[in-house]
Amino acid sequence: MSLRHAVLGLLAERSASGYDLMKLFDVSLANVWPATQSQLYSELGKLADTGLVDVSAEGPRGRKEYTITEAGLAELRHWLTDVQPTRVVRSDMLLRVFFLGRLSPEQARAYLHGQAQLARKQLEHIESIRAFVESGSDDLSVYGRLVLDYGRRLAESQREWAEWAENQIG
Amino acid sequence: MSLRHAVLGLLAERSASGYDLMKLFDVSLANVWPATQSQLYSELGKLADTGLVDVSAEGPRGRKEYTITEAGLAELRHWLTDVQPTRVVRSDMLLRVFFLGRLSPEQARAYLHGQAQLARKQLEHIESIRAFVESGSDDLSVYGRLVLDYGRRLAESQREWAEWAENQIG
DNA sequence: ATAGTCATGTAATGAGTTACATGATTGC
DNA sequence: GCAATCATGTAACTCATTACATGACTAT
Repeated sequence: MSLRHAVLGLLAERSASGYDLMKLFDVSLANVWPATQSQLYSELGKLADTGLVDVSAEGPRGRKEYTITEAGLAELRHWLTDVQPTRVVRSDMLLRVFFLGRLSPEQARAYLHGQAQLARKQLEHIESIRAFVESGSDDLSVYGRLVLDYGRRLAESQREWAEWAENQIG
Repeated sequence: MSLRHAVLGLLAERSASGYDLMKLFDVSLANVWPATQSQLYSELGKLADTGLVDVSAEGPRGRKEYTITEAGLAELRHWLTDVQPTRVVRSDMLLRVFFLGRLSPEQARAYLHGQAQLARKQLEHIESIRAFVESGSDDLSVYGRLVLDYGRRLAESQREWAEWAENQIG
């Protein structure tokens, strides 16, 4: 049920339409909590039904601007402070590792080599957007940079692991 | 569609019933690909329908032992070598970080402090099962240890990050 | 005019969770 | 006899993905 809170979190910064939120998602939350357009719209509908957001304005082309309500803010705060994060790590990359014994050692090494390379690419990418996001002093940017740094560290240790693991096979 | 391959991967080691697989899951794959009992049973049904596994024996209490077929092995190998892992990282722990600006600095620091502590607990836990899994020379154990080491590194960099991030707030 | 962007929605399907239901067999 | 474990399944629901459908406005 985290999409709901992702939406509330963004609307807490500023009011927005579904369309606006979609674009915001793509440049911020998408890396930690992907969502599709249809999910967003239906979630907004549900949030409005339960009174956590209001339609605060209607614009051209049927545009609806949503604003978070007091109840919505309370729910967001509750989620932030009282609800324990549930770390469900689902990784088909690691799942494959369990079964590398089905392949030849060369193939297994190739797989891990590929993962190391992917991690390097990921690192490059993160470094490249880093400069881009260096400015921005609003909350979302400030804390977004913490998240970005998590990503950097993750990619780095993934690279190290894959390189190490490749050498473990033989 | 990875649950399917998780099941195929386990059945490639040895034939087993749904019940057996469930227990195997809990001690091996559960950390990278959790699954519930009902998911497992229905997946086994679908796999049997599509001929990727066979019911090779029936035992007491309606027990059905499943065995992977040639087609199943081919599908597993195909998935291992030709299908790119899709890294969908969904983390409500990181999602919360984006919105820490909604809280007081003290609360935000407390959140990150809690995450650091959790990572330490996780590390301890991993170290404790490490000794336990040190033996075992079958493929699943050998490669399972690679996965375990990934978990160790992950927990470690998570701890470092959380400690760092805590100090970034102020 | 027409291409591009703004803007919202529905339908179908698959994946995952929780809870319930049922009963056989084994070991003490 | 009884508790524990073995063993399979169904139902209801939520969450997520993909594809489709529709149309208004804006800038050139």
